[in-house]
Amino acid sequence: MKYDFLTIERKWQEYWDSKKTFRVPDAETKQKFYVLDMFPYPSGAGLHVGHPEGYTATDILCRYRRMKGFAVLHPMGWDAFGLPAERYAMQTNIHPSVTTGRNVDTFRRQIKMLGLSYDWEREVNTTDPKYYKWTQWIFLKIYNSWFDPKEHKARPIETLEHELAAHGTKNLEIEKHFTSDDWKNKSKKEKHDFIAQFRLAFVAEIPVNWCEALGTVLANEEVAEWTEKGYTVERRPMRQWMMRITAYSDRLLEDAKELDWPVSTLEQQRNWIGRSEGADVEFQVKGKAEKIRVFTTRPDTLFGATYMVLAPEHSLVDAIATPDRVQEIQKYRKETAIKSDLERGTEKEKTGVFTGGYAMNPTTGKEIPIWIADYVMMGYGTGAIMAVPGHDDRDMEFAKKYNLPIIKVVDGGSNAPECFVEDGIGINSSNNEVSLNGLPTPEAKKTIAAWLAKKGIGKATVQYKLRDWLFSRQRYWGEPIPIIYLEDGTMKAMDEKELPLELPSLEKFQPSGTTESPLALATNWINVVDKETGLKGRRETNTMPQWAGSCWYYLRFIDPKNDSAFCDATKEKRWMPIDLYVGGSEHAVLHLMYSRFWHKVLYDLGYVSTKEPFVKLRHQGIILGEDSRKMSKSRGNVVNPDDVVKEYGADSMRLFEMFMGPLEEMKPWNTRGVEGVFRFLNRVWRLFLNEEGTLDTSIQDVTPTIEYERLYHQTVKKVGDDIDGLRFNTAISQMMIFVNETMKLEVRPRKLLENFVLLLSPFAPHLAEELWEKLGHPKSTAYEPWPVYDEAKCAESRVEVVLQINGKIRSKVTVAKNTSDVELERLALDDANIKRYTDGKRIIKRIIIQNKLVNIVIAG
RNA sequence: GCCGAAGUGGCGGAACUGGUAGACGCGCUGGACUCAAAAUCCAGUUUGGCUCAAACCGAGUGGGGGUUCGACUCCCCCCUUCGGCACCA
Repeated sequence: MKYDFLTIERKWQEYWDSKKTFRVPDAETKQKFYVLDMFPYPSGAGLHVGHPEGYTATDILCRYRRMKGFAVLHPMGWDAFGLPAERYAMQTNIHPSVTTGRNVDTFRRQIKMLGLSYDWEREVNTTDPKYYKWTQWIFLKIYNSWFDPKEHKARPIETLEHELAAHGTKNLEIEKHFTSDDWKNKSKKEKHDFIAQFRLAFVAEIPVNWCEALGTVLANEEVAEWTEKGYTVERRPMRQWMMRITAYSDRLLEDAKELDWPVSTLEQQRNWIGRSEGADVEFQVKGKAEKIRVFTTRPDTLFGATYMVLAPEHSLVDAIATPDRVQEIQKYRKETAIKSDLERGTEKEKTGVFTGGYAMNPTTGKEIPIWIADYVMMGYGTGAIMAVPGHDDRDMEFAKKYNLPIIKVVDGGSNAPECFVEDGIGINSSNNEVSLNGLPTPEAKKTIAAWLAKKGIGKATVQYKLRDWLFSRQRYWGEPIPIIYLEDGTMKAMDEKELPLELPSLEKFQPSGTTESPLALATNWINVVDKETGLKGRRETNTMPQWAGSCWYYLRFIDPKNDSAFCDATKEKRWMPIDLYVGGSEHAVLHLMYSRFWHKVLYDLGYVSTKEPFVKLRHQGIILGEDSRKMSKSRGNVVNPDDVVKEYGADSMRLFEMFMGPLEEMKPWNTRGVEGVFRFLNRVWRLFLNEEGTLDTSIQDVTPTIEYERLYHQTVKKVGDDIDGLRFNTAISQMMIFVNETMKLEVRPRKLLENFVLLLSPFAPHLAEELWEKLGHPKSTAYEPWPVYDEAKCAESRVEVVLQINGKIRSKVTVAKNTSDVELERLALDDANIKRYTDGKRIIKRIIIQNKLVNIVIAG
């Protein structure tokens, strides 16, 4: 009988489904193991061959761990909010929930077709109001929290109110302080506005990336993706929701050290956070009250600051500019405003305009000109710099172009380049109060920082590149933000009990025509009256970005049907943290940073028990087309999993994707390779079953030979170890070796072959279940104990020992294992080939490694 | 430019803590079975020399140098590919 994979696979998928084989109860005494796949966005195109790679890998591990006696949590769901469904709705007026539902059905069918062992009772969908109720709930928790710098964690906003009522702003790091009495005398609106600036979710007027064609703003990190697709993105100031992820900069950095993640991903996150140590310094503007604050990583070069540069958008520009310069400044500002950050970056030559104003270098008291230039960014540091052209490449370039003075204040030795940016020895840096001359850079930094602090014009600080997270989108198809703007100018968060705030259904899915989302057109939904105060209010029309739902879905899987909490605390403790998280490296900084941030807020507020959600992370590599190029429709090299499964079966598909090479590597698809593993599965089939489809007579209860038993134990060991190490390719080769050897036998020991079926079952579960049944076992392989190997029986009894002359192999001998050094040496020296080299030569040295080699070093 | 990862047969890839490079699979070559083909099975397959063959000898893990009895593995320099960042003061 032929290996009829279509029938077999359908049969076992139905079996697993109807018996709920992979359902995992929460209360169990077994050790827990939580393995998570990044859940997909269910696009209209269906699954591509890239998806099953990671899913198969985790599936093999999960099936293996179940057999090893673990309680395995392995869920799947849908990250289903997103722009494509909304754009489709604009064209067709079909509600996004309809298309989303269709796409989810396709994805679910395709995933089930691969025999992946998910617990389908835990399926979640981010667009389900029962799910996004809790996304909104977490939003409110974040909104109703502030970051307490003393405790270095998020705390409920009431604690800030209590603090202000008790101590005023005494313990807060802000510019303008007030007392507790001042606080009590403030109006509702004043209090509201003051508190608002401390919330972890807040509204700010900031320059954003507005995309007219999409009708929405984009996060900085999303811009590249859309400009690559040909969309135009411009900078414009807008009121937007932000999340204060910057408060967590150093904790995100610090806690990353404990994570078992790919180094490149950790590195990317580190760069993204971009911590740099330096100092803030204040420069007095000549003849004005204004002071300019700058951040510098090289405060030791302060004596060499010969001019200053403000970002064109800097708020002090108008105050500093002299009347004769105003026109030119306006022109320059206009020019830079239309440039995107990207264009500003690719500009070859630096440009700038003198403001007419001067500042004092605090160390020398000298007047230095203040310029504006777009090589200084408003978004980093203070948006202003002190320019030290002697020791900064950019400042040097600018100074040369505009003939600004250059002073050397760090000695870099005789070979130092014209612009020396490294650490060196301070020179030309002294005044009546402080001298950096002769000091190595690190000491000079400390000395000047102390001086700045004493003078009250600066202090050592730390800056981060990380910016706050732009959290709102002008879209319909996202979670509504549960905030109401009241007519008294205050904002009111909805009560938790009122959640979910569901999306209204729209007649037409059209852009609002303004910068608001299409929700602005749902007048009935938008206008509300506050029950508490009777004030009229208007709902927030922005929705959350797609990242919101995926920030916490791993928690919902733990308790997906809970109506009274996002996740039961006991269950959370049972399953968290995630033991293995597998997904694409394209999420290295976005999803993986945002969800760590949310997790830490939830941790601070006491809702989760671990600091980090994902202890171990791995990325699956990209699967390229057969031509070794990226798969794309236009290249016509896309491989569809449906076709592969139809032709070779899901087991072959799974096996091939794992056999291609290391999980994390990028590798090309190869249809011949699928045929190769398909042949292997056919061999396995024929190993067990004859033409009639009954058990082959060669399988008998016999004692295996020592050699065959050894191979068996080696195979059990290697397959298990390799699954744990996610080295599926080598596990498969070992099984192939085992099968090749077994094929040679005329009589095949039944017990060992039965166990082999179990070894194969995580990889090719359908085939394994079928064979297991034919072998007379009524129960599924899913919870059969994993075969145990005997270490002693893995060891070879005879080993080949290499005989070398000066490190080159000249002969080999096969000896009993653990043959003594003395005996090995004797064998080597007696060996005919070795003798040819040693005859008449002086032996200088003998190196003997037991069970490995003898190396004889001879003179000449 | 900076940061990170990686370079092994015709191809995908193996190789434990420095100890037999090329496991396993694909492809290819030859053979068996067949009227024939497919499927299957057997043998061979890094490369060069000598050879009917074996034995033997030489070269070989991107390139160059080094450490070592011995290097795909460790160190230095360079090249290439991929990924990320991009005036971050």
